[in-house]
Amino acid sequence: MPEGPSIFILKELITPVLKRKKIIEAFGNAKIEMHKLAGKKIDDIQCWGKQLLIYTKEGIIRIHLLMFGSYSIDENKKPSRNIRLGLRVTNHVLYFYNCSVRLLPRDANELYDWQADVLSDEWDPLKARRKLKAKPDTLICDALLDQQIFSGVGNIIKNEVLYRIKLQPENQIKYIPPSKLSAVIKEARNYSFDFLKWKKEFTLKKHWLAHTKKTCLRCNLPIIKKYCGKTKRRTFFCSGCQVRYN
DNA sequence: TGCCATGTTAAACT
DNA sequence: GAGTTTAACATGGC
Repeated sequence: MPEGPSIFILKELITPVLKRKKIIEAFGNAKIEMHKLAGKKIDDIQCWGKQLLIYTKEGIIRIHLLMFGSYSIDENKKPSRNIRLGLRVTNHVLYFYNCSVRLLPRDANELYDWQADVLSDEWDPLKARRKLKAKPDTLICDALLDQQIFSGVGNIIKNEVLYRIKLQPENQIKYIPPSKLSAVIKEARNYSFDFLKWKKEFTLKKHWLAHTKKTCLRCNLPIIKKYCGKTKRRTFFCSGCQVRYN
């Protein structure tokens, strides 16, 4: 579920449900001060990478679905699962499950670098490049998962981006030619929008070219599965066409 | 059926 | 104190 584009979809879904509505009741087992939220108006809903941000005068409700988080809008009956956070507004109720919930001070908004969000209008590829250059020894597979550089990019996007641009995941940034580094940055955003489109169509998985695949469609050689980098996440790459420079 | 995973944090180590 | 490893979360898909 939860790479950046999935949270973007979540934001789009709940904005008409919640925006400018008063919270009638906030409940659930999240360790936040629920009573502070009742009666407060929801001013806006945003997402930054994989985080969903619900703005109220009292503070920002920050929800991160982590690996297994889920949500429902206007679920028919009271669910058997534990509700981490429930928000009731006029005519609607929203449930979040198995996620991280925090109530941040309103000025926490200033901590978010919107230019790092690959789906944001404010995305700044030159800034991403500067951040990459500052970490010359980092492997590109780790850098793509760095939310301070590519907020919203997750493991699937990482694998697909590197496959598309034919770059081996274990290249250190300092050995990657400038044009290839530009391609990483460009494709991180570009593929994220493809992910968003396919996720909306429920066709994401069928468009995977490297992630969980066994054979490269370009050169018919085996796709390697390896737990790469400091992040040790599942990495799929073609043993033939994805170039290693160092 | 059992294993594994689209993620992050914090505690427990060295 | 630094960097690294582990545990925790807890569900659905294959």
